Amino acid sequence: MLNKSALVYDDLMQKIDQEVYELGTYLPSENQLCQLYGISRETGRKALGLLAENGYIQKIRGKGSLVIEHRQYEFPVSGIVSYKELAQKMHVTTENLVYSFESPVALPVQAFASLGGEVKPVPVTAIKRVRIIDGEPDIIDKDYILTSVVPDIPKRAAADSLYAYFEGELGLDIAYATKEITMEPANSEDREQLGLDKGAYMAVVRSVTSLADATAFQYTESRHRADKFRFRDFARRTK
Amino acid sequence: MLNKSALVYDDLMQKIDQEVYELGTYLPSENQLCQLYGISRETGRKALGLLAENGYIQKIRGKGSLVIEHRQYEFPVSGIVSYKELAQKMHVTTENLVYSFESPVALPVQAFASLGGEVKPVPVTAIKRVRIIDGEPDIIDKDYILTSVVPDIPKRAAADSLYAYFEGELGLDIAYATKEITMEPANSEDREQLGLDKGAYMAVVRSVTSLADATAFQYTESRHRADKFRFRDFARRTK
DNA sequence: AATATAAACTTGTTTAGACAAGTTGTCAAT
DNA sequence: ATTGACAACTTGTCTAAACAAGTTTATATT
Repeated sequence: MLNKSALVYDDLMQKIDQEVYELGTYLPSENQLCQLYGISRETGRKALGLLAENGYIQKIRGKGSLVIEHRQYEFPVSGIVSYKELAQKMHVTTENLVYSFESPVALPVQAFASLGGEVKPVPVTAIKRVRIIDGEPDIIDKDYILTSVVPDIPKRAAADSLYAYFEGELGLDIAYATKEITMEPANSEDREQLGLDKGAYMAVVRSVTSLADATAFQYTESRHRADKFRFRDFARRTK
Repeated sequence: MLNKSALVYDDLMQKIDQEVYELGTYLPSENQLCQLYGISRETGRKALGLLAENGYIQKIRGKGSLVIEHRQYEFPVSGIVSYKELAQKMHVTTENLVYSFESPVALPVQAFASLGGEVKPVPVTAIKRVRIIDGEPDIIDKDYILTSVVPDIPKRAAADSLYAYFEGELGLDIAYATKEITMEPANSEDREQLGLDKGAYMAVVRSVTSLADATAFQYTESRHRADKFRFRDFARRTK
């Protein structure tokens, strides 16, 4: 059972997606939302604030909440969304080929190093996967998960969805991630796994994922074929 | 004069940056903030919510607001930040070379086309600039600004900062932007302006910027040398 | 007809209070 | 020494109310 503002957010978001509220029109006013959902104004405003933040609406003082053009669901970088979740929303067929699985193994992972100290080897589960999208291998994912947080990862979880295992089965509360995108020449592993020529480029997304108690527990290096990579973002100007 | 919650946000943010509140420690509790700033709890919570959203803190129920590692200021993609603003925060020397300026000119810009209709030529100001960072030309920016919104752009504004001109002098209220990052081979214009070899790759950021009344008025194509490009992002998991 | 005014809407900000729920330390009973 | 209950903290959610400020419409005045 979610809270009221989240329920209102979901409902409005769905109705925008289904064009019950069409692009270029206004949502019901805040007072109308109070009556429609039986909530207080601040609760409705919390839902509207989330919609604005995520690019569904633009609030205009004195007028209302205007439905604006919204980015379609895009590929695997925007926000924290698991592969499986994305594939479902995008209606593409994806396969997941685990070609390396080591557990436990001690590796010096920069992301898990304490501040200022040197990078010591820590026990992790190391997983390497190739993502096959519509029959074509496009992405290599290398995951390093702290053994101290997740002692054991069944191989079926790696082949299916790590996030579903962490959240659904272990009850971990995944809160946030920092990501960095760079462009780098393909290495021999890239070329081998994805069948690329020499001189090919890769979009590399490195990310550190943390739980609600702020412990960083997962480091991921996601290497995308440059010609297939696309990242979309919605940003608001802060003053 | 900003509102109270924004003032509290700014103050806390600065104190985190200056390590008055250190990484790994907790901010004053919400009730303490009420007393410290003479505000109500909800006002303080609004400031804390913004800090959490922007990756400064992690709120932990029952414990407090933990200061977490925050991305340093990064390259010109995250959020809507003007070049000049970024250069100042990053302490790098930047130059701005305007090598093409056409106004007004009728161009068919996809971003300004009405929904579903064909792409008709519209009057815009077209500006092409090379960004020179620490003495090296790294980025080409191509801007197309709707003449119907901004009738006239002085050349000094293009050489200095378009944002400063739009916001400071014209009083435009810039609200949000959608961005798309792709990787593409360098074209002849890229190679010529930036002095690149054949086979070089570019990170291309295409963005559409809109005002507070939701009118899209600026389309920008920003082409970065691949080896200099870096994009950092902070994302929260939504449930 | 044109203009100014006022009323009725809209969103933006802030307050004070209540209750729920997670965390921590104290203190008493075992 | 261990356990259990409780109190005192923390954040999370929600409400009702007030006032400010921008937009629109209707009305009265000129």
